[in-house]
Amino acid sequence: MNDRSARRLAMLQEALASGGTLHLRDAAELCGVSEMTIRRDLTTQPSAISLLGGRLVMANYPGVTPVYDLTEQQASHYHVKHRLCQRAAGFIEEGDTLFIDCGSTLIPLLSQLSHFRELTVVTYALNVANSVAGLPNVRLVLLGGLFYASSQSFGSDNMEAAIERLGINKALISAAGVDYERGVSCFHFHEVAPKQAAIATAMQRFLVVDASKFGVVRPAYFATLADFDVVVTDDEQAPALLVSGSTPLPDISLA
Amino acid sequence: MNDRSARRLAMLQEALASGGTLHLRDAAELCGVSEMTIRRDLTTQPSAISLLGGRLVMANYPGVTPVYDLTEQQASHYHVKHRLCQRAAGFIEEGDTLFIDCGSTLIPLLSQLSHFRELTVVTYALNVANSVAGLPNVRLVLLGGLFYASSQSFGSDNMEAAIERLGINKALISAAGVDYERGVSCFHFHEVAPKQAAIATAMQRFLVVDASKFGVVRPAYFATLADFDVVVTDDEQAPALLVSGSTPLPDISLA
DNA sequence: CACTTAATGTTATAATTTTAACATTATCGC
DNA sequence: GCGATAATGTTAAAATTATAACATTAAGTG
Repeated sequence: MNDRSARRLAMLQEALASGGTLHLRDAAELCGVSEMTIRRDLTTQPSAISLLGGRLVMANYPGVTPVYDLTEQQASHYHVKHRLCQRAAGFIEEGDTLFIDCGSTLIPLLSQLSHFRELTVVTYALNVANSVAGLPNVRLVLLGGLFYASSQSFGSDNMEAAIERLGINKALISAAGVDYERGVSCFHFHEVAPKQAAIATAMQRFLVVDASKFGVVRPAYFATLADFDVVVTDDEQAPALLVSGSTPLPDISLA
Repeated sequence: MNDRSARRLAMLQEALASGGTLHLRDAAELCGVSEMTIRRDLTTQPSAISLLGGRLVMANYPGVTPVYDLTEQQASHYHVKHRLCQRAAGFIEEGDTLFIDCGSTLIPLLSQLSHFRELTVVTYALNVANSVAGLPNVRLVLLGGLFYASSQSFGSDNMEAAIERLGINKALISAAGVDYERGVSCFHFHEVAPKQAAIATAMQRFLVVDASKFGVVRPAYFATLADFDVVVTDDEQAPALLVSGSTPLPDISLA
């Protein structure tokens, strides 16, 4: 509501931009006002900074996500994807070159990569890259291009070629929809090329999808179920339904 | 030190992966142990999670940076780079296609990009991409490749070609060393190609360096001072020293 | 310049978090 | 199964942070 208040906030935002935390005490001294004023600056108006136990922290990168409290329920919702990824991780071997698809499904997998001595991760997703960038045992290859915020991923016209150069061992693919007759689909068309290229070059292909994706159809088809070697899922009905087909169908790994 | 402890940490890391915070109380319930145990999990071993005023937060993306406390001094140290970037931002115009170099110098610039209606940012640095990925008015092009953690940037053998395709308007380049006789240098050799390509294709070239970089020589030379149109710096002696040469030299923009 | 209002500072109190010491329960090897 | 050790739980005291109410200072207006 105040000109000076806004300037103080900008000042603090600078200080925090590199990702540390600033004690309320120091923030007050830095701005030359009392702690109470900083407190009010932070509560009066919406800002990218939150106060957590006396320390100022930047509401999470990149700039938008506010620091909110997860409830126990919300947190436990990750268990499904976590279980899925635990199962998927069982297929990973020392020294593998993995293609990791975009989306939120495979994110839990990445925290399990630190147990290996040496791996290579190939991805076209920013969130995947971020989750892996800190691991010293993982060689990260990010396929760049134009950024699509909705899927946190990149797209470019030569991504197919780039992927085919890479000697990918195992492709871990996620999807927004899996239909037994029509095939596997996702939301965005720019995801089709990298997914297909990865499926084409990888030696083993894994489709990782939770139960909610079955019977769902999304705008962009990119594969049939027969393109995969293994489907990792928590849908107990999936195995029964899959048997019906006559073409060579993937194994089901139930998490 | 403990198998279960590690599993709990992984579990919590999952829950926090999307960027919220989790109250110690909820974390304890989620894991089915007491708050004290979670406390110990977090203090006994190094982890990406820190406890801030009773709430668990992910130590900042990407993965490595621990949540540390900035002192007042450290925080005010950002003012130098902030001033530099404020000056540099003055050269940016609506609709520009900017090449943003890797390193920490240009990061403060990115928070000033939200004032424009429409911009394109080209970069080969993960931290730059992260800072820009949330801005709805910025089109982001990330040049991918193999990730180099030390500089948070990517390198690949066809980066030159990729850059030259892009129609970059203004190149904002940072450096680790600037020597009046020997030229401009950085630490890592993989940075040379993208920097040179950007300098070659851009219509305007800006070198953004604080005073501490002058007179310093680093392993990899990538340009001479004459390659730049403008040098943005806070070194008051820079202008005087630059006049000495006879070749066409850049303007100095003093912040 | 007095008056009004907004902004900031101060203080005391309430709520919460942290720490430390000790009690209890599990785990492992023999 | 028993003893030793590690892991976890419980409790109370100490430290810190949050809140609210009121005092003070600064800014804006007729």
